[in-house]
Amino acid sequence: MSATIRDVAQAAGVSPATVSRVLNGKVEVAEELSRRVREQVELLGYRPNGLARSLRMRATQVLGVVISDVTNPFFTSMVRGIEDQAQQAGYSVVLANSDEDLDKERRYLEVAAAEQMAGVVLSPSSSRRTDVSVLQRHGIPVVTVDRQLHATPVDSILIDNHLMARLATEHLLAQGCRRIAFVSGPRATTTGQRRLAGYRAALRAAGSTVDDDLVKRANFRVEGGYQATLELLDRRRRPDGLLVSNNLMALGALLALQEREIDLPAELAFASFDGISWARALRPTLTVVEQPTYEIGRQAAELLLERITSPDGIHPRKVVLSAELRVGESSLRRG
Amino acid sequence: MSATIRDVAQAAGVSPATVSRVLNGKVEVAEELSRRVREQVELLGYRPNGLARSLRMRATQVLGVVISDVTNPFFTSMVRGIEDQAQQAGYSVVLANSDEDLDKERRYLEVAAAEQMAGVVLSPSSSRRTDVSVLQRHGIPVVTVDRQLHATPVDSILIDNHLMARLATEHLLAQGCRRIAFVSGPRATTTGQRRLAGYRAALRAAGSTVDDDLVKRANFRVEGGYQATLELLDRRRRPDGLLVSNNLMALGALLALQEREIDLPAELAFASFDGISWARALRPTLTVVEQPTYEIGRQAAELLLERITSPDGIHPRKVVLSAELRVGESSLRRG
DNA sequence: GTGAAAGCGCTAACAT
DNA sequence: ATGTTAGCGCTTTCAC
Repeated sequence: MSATIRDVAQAAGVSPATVSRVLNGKVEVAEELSRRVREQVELLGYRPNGLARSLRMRATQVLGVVISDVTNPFFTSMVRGIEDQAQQAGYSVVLANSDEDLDKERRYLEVAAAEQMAGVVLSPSSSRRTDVSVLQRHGIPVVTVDRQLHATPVDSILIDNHLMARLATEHLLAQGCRRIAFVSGPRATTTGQRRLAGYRAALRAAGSTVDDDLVKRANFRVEGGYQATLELLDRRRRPDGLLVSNNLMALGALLALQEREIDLPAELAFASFDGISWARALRPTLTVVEQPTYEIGRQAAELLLERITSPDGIHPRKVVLSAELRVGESSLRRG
Repeated sequence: MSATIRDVAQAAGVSPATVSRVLNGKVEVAEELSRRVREQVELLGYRPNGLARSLRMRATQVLGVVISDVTNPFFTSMVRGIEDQAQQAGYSVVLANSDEDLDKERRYLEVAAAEQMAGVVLSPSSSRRTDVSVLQRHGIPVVTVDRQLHATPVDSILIDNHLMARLATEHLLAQGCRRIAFVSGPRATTTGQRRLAGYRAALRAAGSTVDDDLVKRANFRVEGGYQATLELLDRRRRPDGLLVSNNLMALGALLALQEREIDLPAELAFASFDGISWARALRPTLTVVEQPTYEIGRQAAELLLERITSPDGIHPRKVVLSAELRVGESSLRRG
């Protein structure tokens, strides 16, 4: 069908080995031969067969990305960062959806191992029960993003979730909120854990009592945020502040607030983690903890590629990027 | 590292070919040998090397899915359908984002060809300018979903966009709307074209004049729908009905309507194509043209797998699935 | 610096 | 029905 390395070699009057050397540029090849090879590559439209290459090299040029929700802009923006960095290094990127489901996650990690992917970027469904040993047995490096693994030491890129939750809560307190409710993520994720802890820390530090009736857990999805918020609003004494721990749940929360016709920020000051690009269109503008999602992805890929090219087990790195509390109208009380 | 087919063969006391035959089940193998082979496969934890298999078979077990927006639930639900069907047949699925960008799309189609993917599900960015010849040259079958290609005859799965747009428009007319605005998709896509045509046909059939001032084109994204709707609302005479031709733009439209404090359905009757799962939470409930997205994906994969296994060029099929106009409160005028 | 040859793990054609 | 053999397209020793 299409041209192989032999065809190019023959046409250029050299051996396949030489063509390979020219194309991979690791070894010096005489100027003249090199020129002839490139000429024929162009002429024949030769494209190396990645499969054969990978079979021989015992590793593909593919990075796997296993995330919990492809429909979440937070993750897709991250994926862009990964893609860009990977492409530069000649790798391609394959996406898989774990749906916060340990079974699905395990299956995809097995696929990654079976397909001999060069590395995996993972946003683990559970800090304790996600199992990356399949990959480690095959010598496939892993980097976690957004979340961490408890027992297993692997590279990770994330923000200081505890700090940012504390800052957001402190901001709401400073706006005069006395009863700040919190919509938390799944208990199993480190983001769920750390953000809740940060919220509590801020309340304690301010001398407020931490009222567990004001905390609801949900699943990081729109419906979850919607339900949780409705329940919080129906508490005997209504909260006057609300912090939501991800973007999709924040959207759900806004729907619930709208349904109950609650005025932001007058009746309730609102803040959440992670923006959504089009949310800028909303009025009031939203107060959000903004993560450098693209950069998280880019650095994850960078770290992963480093591990791939030099697997000499350096100590696992944990990279903490800085996030930003962007204050909008939804939490700002005049006066 | 991990066990190969030779290891299994040796352990079971048979030849590699026999192991292959047992595993692929195309040829009869004696009960006894088959048992021994399976036993050793289990024991050694043998996993076939897909790379080697693909290299030998001259085709991977991977389907490519090239869509314009991974963040759109419409497409992701479709991808689920594709994945489920593909997995049943032992294929895995790789996603790529074309962003409605012809260049990106072309690059991904080239990747699909270079990686020798078994087939491609494509939602073409442009009915005329999208070029699938790269795939055809490599004998890789293509199925388009949601949209069609003009010149190139390939299989396609979609709904009757003209009909559904007409029905939705007729519904708005029946609710007493006299000035129905339309937010259309990109001119280059068949969905953009057909839905607009259906809208116009309904107006003409009702004896209404078609006022091009009431039609805005946008890019199928939230921002686009938001901008387009704002402009439509600022027309000298405000529309009293609005049909939006996809889900994300509908979300943008709703934001715009909210910003202008327009009451649905009293001041304006609202309908759109494609639901969003969490939109059920919205009040008023929305009137939508609901597509069988999962089924579109499933059938696309089914058709593709058929082409892959028997490439004897039967005439390209066009499968038209039925959609449904689900009437909600957003367009229902009492009395 | 370059070519010949071996082999990555698998399947298919050919023998038996 | 099963085994032997060759080869998919590439990289990489090993000679020269």
